[in-house]
Amino acid sequence: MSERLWYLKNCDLFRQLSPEQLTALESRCRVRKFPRNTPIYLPADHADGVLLLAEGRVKIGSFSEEGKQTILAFIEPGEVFGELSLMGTPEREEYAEAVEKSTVILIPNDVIQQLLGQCPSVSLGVTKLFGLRRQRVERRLKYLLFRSNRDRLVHLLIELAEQYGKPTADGVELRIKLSHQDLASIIGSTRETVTVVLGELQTEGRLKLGRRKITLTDMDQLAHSVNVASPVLSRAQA
Amino acid sequence: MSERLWYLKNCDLFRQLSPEQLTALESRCRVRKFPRNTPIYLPADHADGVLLLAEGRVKIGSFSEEGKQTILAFIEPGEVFGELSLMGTPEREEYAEAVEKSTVILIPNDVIQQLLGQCPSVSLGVTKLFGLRRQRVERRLKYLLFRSNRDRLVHLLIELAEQYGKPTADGVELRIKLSHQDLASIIGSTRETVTVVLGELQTEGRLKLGRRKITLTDMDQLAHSVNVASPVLSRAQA
DNA sequence: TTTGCAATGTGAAGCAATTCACAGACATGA
DNA sequence: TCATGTCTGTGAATTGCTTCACATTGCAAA
Repeated sequence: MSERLWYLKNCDLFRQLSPEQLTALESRCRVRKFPRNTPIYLPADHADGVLLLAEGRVKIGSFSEEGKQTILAFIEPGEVFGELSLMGTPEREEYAEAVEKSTVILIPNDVIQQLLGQCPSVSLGVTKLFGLRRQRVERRLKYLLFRSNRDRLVHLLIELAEQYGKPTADGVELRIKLSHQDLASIIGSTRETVTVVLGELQTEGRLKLGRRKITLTDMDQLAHSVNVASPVLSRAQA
Repeated sequence: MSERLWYLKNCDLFRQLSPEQLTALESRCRVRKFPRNTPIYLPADHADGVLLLAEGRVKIGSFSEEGKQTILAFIEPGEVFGELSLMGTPEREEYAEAVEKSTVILIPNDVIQQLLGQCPSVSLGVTKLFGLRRQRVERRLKYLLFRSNRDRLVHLLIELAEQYGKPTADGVELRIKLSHQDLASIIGSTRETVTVVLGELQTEGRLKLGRRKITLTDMDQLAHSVNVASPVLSRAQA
């Protein structure tokens, strides 16, 4: 079985497809590899299809005219991105960049469109995907509207802990390398403020800082301070 | 033909349905009327289905813990709302309120779910809907991240002009009654700042203020000041 | 190792926007 | 008609955050 096929099969969206459909799909896809820190697509690029991340990690972001940038999402293996091309928009509105060495499968527009028409399971899957991402953006919007810079940062740390947290002797270590600038770009703040707030949280004993590394030592207190139930670390990796 | 049927038929989502499907759908729906300024559903209400606005106007919003509120969207006749229940979330996350006397058609969860499975056109329509609303939220997020209070207000006015603007001798009159508080709730600001900025814009000769009424006298300049092409008023009503 | 560059830490100054407090205008129902 | 409540206008005080400027630290490539 081709590598490509395997990745397609392992994607939630296509799980329900028949072997024939899968092979047909596979034959129409292209695979590309991207080194670390290289762009996959840029704003105003031609939106030629939907992308499936096979390996690596991708970040989706957006620039303002003044050059400031925000990170909209991180994509993990098995997840789909660039899905706005399904809306019929001819151009991409954000950029995608490989954070790690990544391999990506491109599913051309006509192929996915056809699949959408034929397979209720795929179309249902896409609807769910859109809905989920929309919920996420809406939540983020609310945080931006209502909460202080500090609250937003704490909330982000908790979210990251849910997704990337690994329990250690000291506490929950975030297994994703993010600079203060990155954190700032996510919560819509500045590098300096993030540095300061993180410093405060450290002196308050809520976390420990390393270079591009954060360990949350008091999740309960952090979660409580932003009125969120302390998350149970569901899929903590070894 | 029943009133209900007529409204269903006139909704984009169901345009492609066969007469039988429509009748089947109609038999399972309920109609409710809401006076002005009454809630249709509230956060944490049981999400029993998707709603279709037949007549009137509805606003979708959200509260923070401290009681601040934001307006997420206005719904016009023929549009669907409360569609997050399609995601399987058992509870509503926002509130919906009738701004005008409104009549609403409730499509129960199981009915719409079944339809989604059977009709590709419906499922495609829902996907488009989700995608569209997500784009809108994302744009708003970017504005909130990157632009000043003033820019956001100007941008909002332009958007409102596109949707509700009516050309008059003085300029483009916004045919929707919004208080300064409402505007503030949309752009994520305070009533006072909105009052001030509107005042400034008036002395600059960009618009004229009335009680709950705004007339844009210099659309071009306004659009230019936020780097947006001046919109052509597509569907200006008499 | 050494060197260079990105990431982090810190303080001072400035500013946009919020908060608070109050006054007048208008509108609508009693 | 009056009266009450919502909507609008305005100023002073405060603040949370940004901006700018620079010092320091540590990783990674040469």
